[in-house]
Order: sequence, then structure tokens, then C-alpha cells
Amino acid sequence: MPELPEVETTRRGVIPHVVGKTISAVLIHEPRLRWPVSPELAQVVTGQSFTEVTRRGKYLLFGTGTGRVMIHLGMSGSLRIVPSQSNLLKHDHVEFIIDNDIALRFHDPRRFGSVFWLQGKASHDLIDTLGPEPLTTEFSGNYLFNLSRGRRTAIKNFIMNSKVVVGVGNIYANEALFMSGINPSRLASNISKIRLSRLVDSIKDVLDKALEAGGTTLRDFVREDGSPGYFKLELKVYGRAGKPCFGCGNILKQFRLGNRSTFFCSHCQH
DNA sequence: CTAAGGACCTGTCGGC
DNA sequence: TGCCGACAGGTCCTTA
Repeated sequence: MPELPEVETTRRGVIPHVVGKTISAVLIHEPRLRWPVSPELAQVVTGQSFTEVTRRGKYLLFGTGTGRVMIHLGMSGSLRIVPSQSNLLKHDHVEFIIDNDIALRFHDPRRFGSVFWLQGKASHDLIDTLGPEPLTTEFSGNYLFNLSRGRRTAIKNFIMNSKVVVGVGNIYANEALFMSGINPSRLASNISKIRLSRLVDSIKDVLDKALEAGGTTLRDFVREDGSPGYFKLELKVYGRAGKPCFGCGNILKQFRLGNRSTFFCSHCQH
């Protein structure tokens, strides 16, 4: 479910509620996530406090004095802040009780998410091999051009590869390719530097706008009704198969690419 | 090394 | 109304 903007919005949303406060307890209600949650997590983290919440790709990192809690939301995960006495919902798998008052709850119906404890300054293979953040200058037209030479894979798959760049999920991959007029199936190796620069700009653009939209929904972050409070930008192609292209009026098409739903305009994207 | 496809899960929706 | 298959915003692992 969450794309990068949702993860970042979550990060900003939880910070004021958890940073600098005492973690009274850690309750693991269901350890069977994508990888099993270690019982060590509860033992080590209880009694500490979160000093910061950072993000690498779609991984959230909650720092304590002695290490970090690393959380990925997978497809269907969310974090919510609720009063600690409020009823657990189905699929509330892990919770951090803060100041004996509120709870930070990890909710994830499909259990594709994960929660790890990283001791001390330890990193993790899952974040060590990630490509650059999309909203930094490191992710540039030159970078994408150089990396893509000789890569005989569809450009959509290429930009969704977290070793190439992090944080480009299926929705925004579709949107950015539409914005830059590139056919999702085109081989990465076959696209000019100019067009890849345009693609990079589009990725930054669409993520920026989604982030802005997330910011406006921040005040709704704390809620108890079980809805994660995610948001959806007005999307130009994603989910619009059979509807007219906003650019030319032709009917938008849908097909599967790399096992993911792909939407595009055959007139505007080449 | 790269590229493609399966795998992991539950919930929801559309069609019959 | 009930059942069944298709599909869902991620990404790792295995295989070729």
C-alpha cells in the first residue's frame, strides 16, 4: 500500500508523539511477518526512548540509545498513534507503549511488512544495497543514463528496482512515465539522456506533489477508526484503464509488466 | 553479473 | 446471498 510519500508522511506524523518519550513496553502480538519478529526486540527496547525517526527508502528507522528499530510497511502496513487502552484491531501485530499513555501500533493485514532490531550501529543487508533517494541530487539524469546503458529491461521495471533508485512504487512509476511521455515497455538501454532526464524530473515532481498532499492530511494522522489515513493524488493514468487520456483523449490501456498492473497512453507515450 | 517469475499473505470486488 | 477467481500501493529469493 504505502508508497514513499506515505512512508515519509508516517515518519513526520509519528515523530512528535514518540521522540523523547519513554517506551514503557513493546508487545509482539503476531511475530509472523515477512520475517519473524525477534522477541529480542521487546527485551532490548523496553525502557529506552526513541531519539529520532529517520527513513531510508521505504524503511523507517527508530533510533534509541543502543540501536534502531527498522520497520517496513510492505503492501498493507500502517503505523498509528492511539490511546494505549484502545482496543486492538485485527492485524495490529506489534505495538510500542509510549509513556504508559499512547501506543504506536503496527497494523498489517497481509503481513508483508517487517520489524527488525538493529543492535548498536549495525546496518542490515536490506538497506545496505539500496540505490539513491529519489529526491536528492544524486538521483539525476546523468546517473540514470549511465546506469541504464546496456540494461535490457523495461524502463518501468528499471525505475522500480530499489538498487537503481528507492521509493518508486507501481503507482508513481506509471504516473512518472506518463508525465515524461515514455512507454513503460521501452528498454532502459534504448532511451536518450534527454528523455531520462525528463523522467527523473517527473519522478521528483510526482513524489514532491504527493508529499505535499500528505502534509495537508497530517492533522488526520492520529485516528482510532482503523483507517491508516493515506491519501491519493489525482492520478493521470493509474487505475484509469478504458478512460480518456487527459492529454489527447485516447483511451488509456492496461497490461501486466513484470507482474504489475501497468497503465499508459499509446498515443502520448513512446 | 542481469532478468524474469514465483513466493509470501489477507481482504475486496465483480461475475455467475 | 454465496462461492470463486482475479487482483491489490512491495520486494526478496530462486532460477536461468
